[in-house]
Amino acid sequence: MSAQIKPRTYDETSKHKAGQNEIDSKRSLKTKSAIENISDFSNNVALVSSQPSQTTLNIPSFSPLYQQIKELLLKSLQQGEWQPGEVIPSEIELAERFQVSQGTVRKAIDELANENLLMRRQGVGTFVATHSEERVQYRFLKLMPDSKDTLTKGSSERQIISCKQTLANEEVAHALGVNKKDEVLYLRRVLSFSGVATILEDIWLPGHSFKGLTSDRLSAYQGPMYAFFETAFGVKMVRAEEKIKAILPDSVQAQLLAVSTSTPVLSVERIALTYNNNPMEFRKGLYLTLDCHYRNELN
Amino acid sequence: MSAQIKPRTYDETSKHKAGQNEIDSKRSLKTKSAIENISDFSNNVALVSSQPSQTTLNIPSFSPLYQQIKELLLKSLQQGEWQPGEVIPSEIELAERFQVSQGTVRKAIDELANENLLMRRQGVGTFVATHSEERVQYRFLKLMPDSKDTLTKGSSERQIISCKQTLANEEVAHALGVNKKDEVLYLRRVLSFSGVATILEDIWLPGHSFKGLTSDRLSAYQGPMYAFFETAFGVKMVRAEEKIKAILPDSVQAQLLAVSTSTPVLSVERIALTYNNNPMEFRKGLYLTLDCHYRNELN
DNA sequence: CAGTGGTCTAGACCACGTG
DNA sequence: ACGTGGTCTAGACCACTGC
Repeated sequence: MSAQIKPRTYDETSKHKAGQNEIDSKRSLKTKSAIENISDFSNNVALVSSQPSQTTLNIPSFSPLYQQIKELLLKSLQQGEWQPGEVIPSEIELAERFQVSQGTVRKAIDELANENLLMRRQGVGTFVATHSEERVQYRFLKLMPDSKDTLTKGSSERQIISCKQTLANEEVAHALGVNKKDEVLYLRRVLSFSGVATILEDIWLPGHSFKGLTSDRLSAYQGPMYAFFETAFGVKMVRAEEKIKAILPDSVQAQLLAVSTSTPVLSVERIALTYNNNPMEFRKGLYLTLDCHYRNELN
Repeated sequence: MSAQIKPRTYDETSKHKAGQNEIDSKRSLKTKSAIENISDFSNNVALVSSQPSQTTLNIPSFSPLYQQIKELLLKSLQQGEWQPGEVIPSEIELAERFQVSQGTVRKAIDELANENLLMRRQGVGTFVATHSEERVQYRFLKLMPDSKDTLTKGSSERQIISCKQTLANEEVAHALGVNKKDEVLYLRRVLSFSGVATILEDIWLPGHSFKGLTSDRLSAYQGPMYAFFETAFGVKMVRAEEKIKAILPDSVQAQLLAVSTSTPVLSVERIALTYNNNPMEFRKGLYLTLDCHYRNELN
């Protein structure tokens, strides 16, 4: 992460334009020479061995071109050059922009597509992933009815119980990577499916990124909450981590889920992250799993 | 799945040897000709449109070469040509064997490596994935201590409560894809970590694939159960699906986990699959989540 | 029909691990 | 020093989509 432009030792094919390379300035000046290669190699070794006491042992001695391209694409995504749902430039255009071959751009995009940051559509183009599309709605919701293969989203209801500004306690601050007593938004809601209250969620959001969030605005928005965050606050959730336990609800929680306090529920703690693994949401969910289950696939 | 050798319309580069291609016999005979291409194309269309009432709508009109290679590699894996932990032939050798370019073999292997069926090791070779390696042990166990980042495997204990042959009931038969009252092996065990009974598992295995499994043989084996299945029965688990609920244990289960019947636990139902999505294990686990949690990553 | 992503090849060279 | 996987390029062509 410290060096964005990393030394590499690949030869040039000499067909490249002589101008400065946006990716790796050293690269454009190489000529085919064993001596240069050797000196180059020792250069790499020196780079690595000059940081012997690093705690992180995964310092790559060099970064492949396509990884550098990937970082640049990532930066463009993060800076909002291309918005969720939009097309990004074609592979050929990007290849020209970065002065690399189409295949190299392709490999960078491949990885971003695998991480669900981009979506390819053959014959059309490559798009920035979004939580707004029907296809990927409820991407982070792994709850399934025991009977069917998907939640009946048609008959789903959302009820906002609470929505207010507050100060981060220790736990929330740690999860969101902010300071204790920093301003955060707190939100409590109940999701019902087919008329059955199934999910109770407490949600904390960093105040600085979600200024102006109100219960009304949230209620007015149809569609997934993460899609709302994208359009209203430019916050794009990229991945999430969950910790699951089995617990008994307290009396308030039980009442909101319309069960007794002796009905076990899933406790699902989630930290949702945007680009650069930046935490932007802390969520504590209670899932009623009488007629449904949390579905997971292990590879 | 019905047609292993699928028609394709790519031209030959004419540098290929004229002999029959192990992959796609039509391919080797192509010459650059618009007419042939057109007839080929209509051929593909005919293939698709001749099966109009198929329920599965994802019938590809053609299969890329690398996908065909992938299927062949998969077949070799399934038939045991290369055993778990062994090296497979180098990319160059495979390219020669299949009469395709190294890049095409590479793409096939890439996908298999992404699915954790193969493991690449730069400078060494490509290996068949195994559950025996330290690196990937407990690959399917997502339970983590609340405090640390990994289970302390050193202080883990396994206690086999029961191990006997029985007949599949409805539920087990459905999960394993066998007939009701078919012979199955039933196994109950408790896993303890740092002296705390944490996991209680009921396991069912299809009788025909696990003949000769005994409590003694299982106890004698050090290491993960799935590694034992590999070496003792040639059954390689490739992926698994889990359904998670929160429940209260019955009195027997509670006693085995040394908790009361009012302590909620995670119910984790798992179907483990070998090649071709063939179910080879049905497992009902109870996880005590007082000091640990089920960890999941959402992408 | 034009433009996009997808496949395939051939060849050159690099990084890495092992002997 | 050798062989393996990993990167990069250039070019040809195919499949798909939308105008």
